[in-house]
Amino acid sequence: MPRTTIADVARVSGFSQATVSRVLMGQAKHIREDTRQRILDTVEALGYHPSNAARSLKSKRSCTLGVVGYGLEYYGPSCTLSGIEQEASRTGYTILLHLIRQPETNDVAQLLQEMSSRYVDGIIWAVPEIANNRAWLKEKSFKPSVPVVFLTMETQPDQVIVAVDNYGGALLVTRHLITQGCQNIGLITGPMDWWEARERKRGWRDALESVGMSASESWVVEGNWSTSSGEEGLAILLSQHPELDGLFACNDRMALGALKTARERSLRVPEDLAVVGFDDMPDTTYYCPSLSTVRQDMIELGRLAVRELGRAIEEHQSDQPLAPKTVLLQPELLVRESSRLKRP
Amino acid sequence: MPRTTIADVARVSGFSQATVSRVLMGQAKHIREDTRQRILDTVEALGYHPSNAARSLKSKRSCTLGVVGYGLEYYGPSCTLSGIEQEASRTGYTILLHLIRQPETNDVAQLLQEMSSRYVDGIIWAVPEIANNRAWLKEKSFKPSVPVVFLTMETQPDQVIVAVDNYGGALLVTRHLITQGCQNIGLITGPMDWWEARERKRGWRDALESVGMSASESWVVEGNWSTSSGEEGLAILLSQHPELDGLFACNDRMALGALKTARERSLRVPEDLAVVGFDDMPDTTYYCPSLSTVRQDMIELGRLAVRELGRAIEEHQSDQPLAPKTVLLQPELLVRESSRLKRP
DNA sequence: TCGGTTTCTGAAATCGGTTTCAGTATAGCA
DNA sequence: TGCTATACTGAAACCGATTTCAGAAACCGA
Repeated sequence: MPRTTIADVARVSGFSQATVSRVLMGQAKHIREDTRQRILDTVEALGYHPSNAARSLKSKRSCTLGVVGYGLEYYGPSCTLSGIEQEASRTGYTILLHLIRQPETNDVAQLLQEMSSRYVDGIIWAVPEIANNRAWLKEKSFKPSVPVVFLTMETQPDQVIVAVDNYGGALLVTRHLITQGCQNIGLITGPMDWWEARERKRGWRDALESVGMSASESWVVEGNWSTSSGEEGLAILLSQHPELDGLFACNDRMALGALKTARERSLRVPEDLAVVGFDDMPDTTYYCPSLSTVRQDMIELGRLAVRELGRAIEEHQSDQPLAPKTVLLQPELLVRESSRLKRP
Repeated sequence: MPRTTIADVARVSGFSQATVSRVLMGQAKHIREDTRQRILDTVEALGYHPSNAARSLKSKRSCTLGVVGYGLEYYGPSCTLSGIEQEASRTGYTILLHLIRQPETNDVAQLLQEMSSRYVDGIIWAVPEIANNRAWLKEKSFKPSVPVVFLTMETQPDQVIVAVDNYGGALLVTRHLITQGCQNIGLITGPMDWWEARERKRGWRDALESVGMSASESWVVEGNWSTSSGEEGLAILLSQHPELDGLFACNDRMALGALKTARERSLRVPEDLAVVGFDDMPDTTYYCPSLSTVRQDMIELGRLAVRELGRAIEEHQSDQPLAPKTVLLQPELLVRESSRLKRP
């Protein structure tokens, strides 16, 4: 059974395809009201809905956003995607999803091609910036035909970027630990080839140095975001600095690992060692003790990205050049048992 | 700058559009090898890649799968989506993603319409079965034009369904608790309008009754999957049955909440109370104590769904009727500290 | 050499919309 | 009443592919 087409609507309603199309396109300048009604009624009666393929073929628009994602098994990226979809569907876009398994895809060209062959109106690049997996950005061959918004990447002079202020978050954490009276504050970072990890480390260092405290490398252990690396990280720090009394673990999972090490060594948290994480994963209030952390609104991050992309698409369609921009989302410190030493 | 079309390739290579198309479609029956090469070279040289819109317009296929998802902020659904995308892209499909905010959408018709207007080749319905949010399945108006695979739903005589064997998993848990010597085994369920929750409860009851133990309602508290409902759930159970010595919390989050209540009441886990969860969320080994649970391979679940859908699509395209089928994925019990009473 | 296959290729129709351009009806005005 | 401006509407071209149908070339046995 063939689908109902605009031609059917035209025939049944007694008007031409052109008129039907004009009614459906909304911006109907010269359509008499009763004509409009008759056509809408016919559309309703026939249960007609237009073919997107035909529509984008002619109009070169598809009301589709391409999303390139990574690490969906983790909490942050899932929330971001959820936010992206939310805002996209609110504004009439549908999501074409492509996940990559390794952050350093070299098939960027092919990916962009695939997306452009489907006439996506814009692309959101939601892959963390790791090592030089953005090398292709500098290549002259990188000229996507549609606007691209990057998530979570270092400011670039000619790109649209939306990210959480990791540096600011780390400042909050470290200053908080200082305020609580910690004298010797260690750091378990993420992998240093991650931009986010470097930002958080920078925040830790700057906060310490700005009050004249030491931020030397012997107080730093590089983890890999995993719980076990947090567990081992704290062990290493303690062996180097038994006097450690404050710890900033750069994500909640590593903080959870550190809590385990502390428990095994009978270190009281927060009395002997105050611990703060980063991310505000679900249920961190139920850890023992409940975990202080930094909340980043990843859903809002996704929404923001779509909003920026929408703006860029409109500009693109009116042939304006892409206006580069970096939007930083401010995170929020959540103080819980694991770092509360003073009464407020 | 207009995109390069098949006409360009034809002109440059000196052959006709038809020939170029045949070469690109692969199943080129009657093409001389040197012709094929010349055309492929031209394609390469021009950087041509076909327009999906035009292609699907004519062929009524899009190499796109529609995915309707829910609750992406949670671990299970994210993994499933990841698995779906993995298998889809491996087999040449792209994902059109649509998330819904409430499981009981009544816009099913509109959703299907939207998907069909984009010529998806098949649909994966990855929304949990809650209350009667499948009522539309029985309506005569539900006749999608493409195959649909449902995730996580009760067996239906005329649908393709892929799900985890929740009943079997619950059997594993409860038998394990019995084997460990627990005499009084309580249950914190998920919301009873969830199919998965009912299945897990059924497993608990059957396991107990099959060995002649009591499975009355006074040993059951209905939670809502949240950590706090697990926390309160255990408190209620203990007030009714201080002799409680075994607990099956129907997901890991509620188990985590229960661990907190146990801690606050100085109940030793597992000595005084053995606890088992369900889901195998990340880092449950780091809870105190580490949590016994049931692992369900949600990534594989997603992959399976795509494979089944692929099969259904092929059958659909050769005009065969949809062969109903239910695939159950077997979960696996993971015994950790929270329920280990005997030495193995 | 000739008729009949078989192999290869191209012209043109088609998919289902949007948009241009031109034509007709109506209104407005002198 | 006549003439122009404006409001509607329709015929047809177009988007970029696939596919049918038929024609040309090459090959074959008689």
